[in-house]
Amino acid sequence: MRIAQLSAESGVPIPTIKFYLRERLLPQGEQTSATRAEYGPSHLRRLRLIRALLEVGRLPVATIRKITEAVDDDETDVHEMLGTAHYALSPAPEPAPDDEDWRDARVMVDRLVADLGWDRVRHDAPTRDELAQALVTLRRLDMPATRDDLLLHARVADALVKEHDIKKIPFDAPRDTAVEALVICQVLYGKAFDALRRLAQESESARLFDALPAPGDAGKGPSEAE
Amino acid sequence: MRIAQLSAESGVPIPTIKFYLRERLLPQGEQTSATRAEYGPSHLRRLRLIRALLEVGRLPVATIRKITEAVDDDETDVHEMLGTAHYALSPAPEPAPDDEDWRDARVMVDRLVADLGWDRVRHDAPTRDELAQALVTLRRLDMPATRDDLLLHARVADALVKEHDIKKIPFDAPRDTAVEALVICQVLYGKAFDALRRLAQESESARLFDALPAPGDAGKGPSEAE
DNA sequence: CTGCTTGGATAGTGTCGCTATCGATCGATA
DNA sequence: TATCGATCGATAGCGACACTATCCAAGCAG
Repeated sequence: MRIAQLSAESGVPIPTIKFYLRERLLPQGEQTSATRAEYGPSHLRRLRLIRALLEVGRLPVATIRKITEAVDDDETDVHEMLGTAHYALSPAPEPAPDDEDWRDARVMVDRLVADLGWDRVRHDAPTRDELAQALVTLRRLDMPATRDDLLLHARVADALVKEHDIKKIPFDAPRDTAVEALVICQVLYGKAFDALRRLAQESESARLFDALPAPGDAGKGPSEAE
Repeated sequence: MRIAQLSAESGVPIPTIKFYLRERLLPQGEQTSATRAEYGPSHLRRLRLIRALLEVGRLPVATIRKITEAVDDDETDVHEMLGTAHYALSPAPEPAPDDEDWRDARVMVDRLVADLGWDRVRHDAPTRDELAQALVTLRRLDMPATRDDLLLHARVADALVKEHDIKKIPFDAPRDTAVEALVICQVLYGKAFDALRRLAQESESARLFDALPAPGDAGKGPSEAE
């Protein structure tokens, strides 16, 4: 397959494909001459993955490169590759650990991780800081997350991973298949869950709001005549 | 409070605060003279909200403006304001409904929403399209979401909203308090959940991977037997 | 031979979230 | 009163990022 066909089948413009090649998101095709290269189905597949992570996942190109580099490098063993993928998915918040609120939040996170038995999570995983950042922010907004709030969310996340993600990830498959599935689970199901939560919240909040005793009664009441 | 103090207490540089004022994210302070304006605690609060949505939520300024405009406009009733907030939180995927996969996905989404009894969700809610986009993308990556996958996620989202979000949102509070709580629940707990899911996945996938037949045997992969 | 495509390289574009600078105006202080 | 510095408002610039446009030499196909 030549670049024109790759572009046609993926819907990605040729200049953009060239850009991905330059950025090493997409491996080079097999050169058949100085001005020809042949691309295969794996390129098409990779291209679709890139677009999914960019458009749906909104991941920066640099993040995608970290993942694809680990996948394309045969030196990296599968275990390490999965770790790289996990860490690349953390948006890496700017480090500001010199703050008391921050350290408190980290302690809370570490305790939670330990209590849930997530003992394979490295202590320096950036994801911990990411969660801590969310907790600090909630505090500053006067809506601190209680331990129960956190536990509820954590148990739900744990259940979702065990009942869904783990079943979708083929650990015994070729390296690229496994890591792709992992990333897809994280990013696409993450987005899907986000959307579902918004839908549920829209439905519930509308229902609850309608059930309120009419506020003020001065004419602005909810849902009288609309 | 003058702008310098607002800056000091929030940690946001003065030029950035001016930028937010220009962009109407932050309401003007009370002008006391041509070159003086007085800011109150509500400004500090708003500023913290803006930073939370920008830094943690990664929301674009335009989205935040939609929300703050609805909050600051007294003409908007609370019901409408909550709706505005919900819809603003959808990243608004580019419209491409002229595709068969797309329509199939929308049908699947609509059926799901109906089956779960989320009957207050408007039929033209952008969130539906957002979810549909994720489904289309999963299909194209050869990992189509089954109806059971979707149901699992949806029920979990529903539970989380009913057991958590709804309890955190004070529907009878002043307009700004209510919408802030709603947005914070969506965005910050959304991020927190994301992080928790990654933590759970890291722990689980490491555990499962270790449990595989030793990969050392013959070169590159666990899983000799196939 | 001709015309089109390709690969490779370089430079430009549009968007976004700030950031820098300027001039006029005022308030507080010397 | 004179002066210094903070503030407002406006305009322009910056840096990152994801492309996009253009050019050129080298092929290959009719």
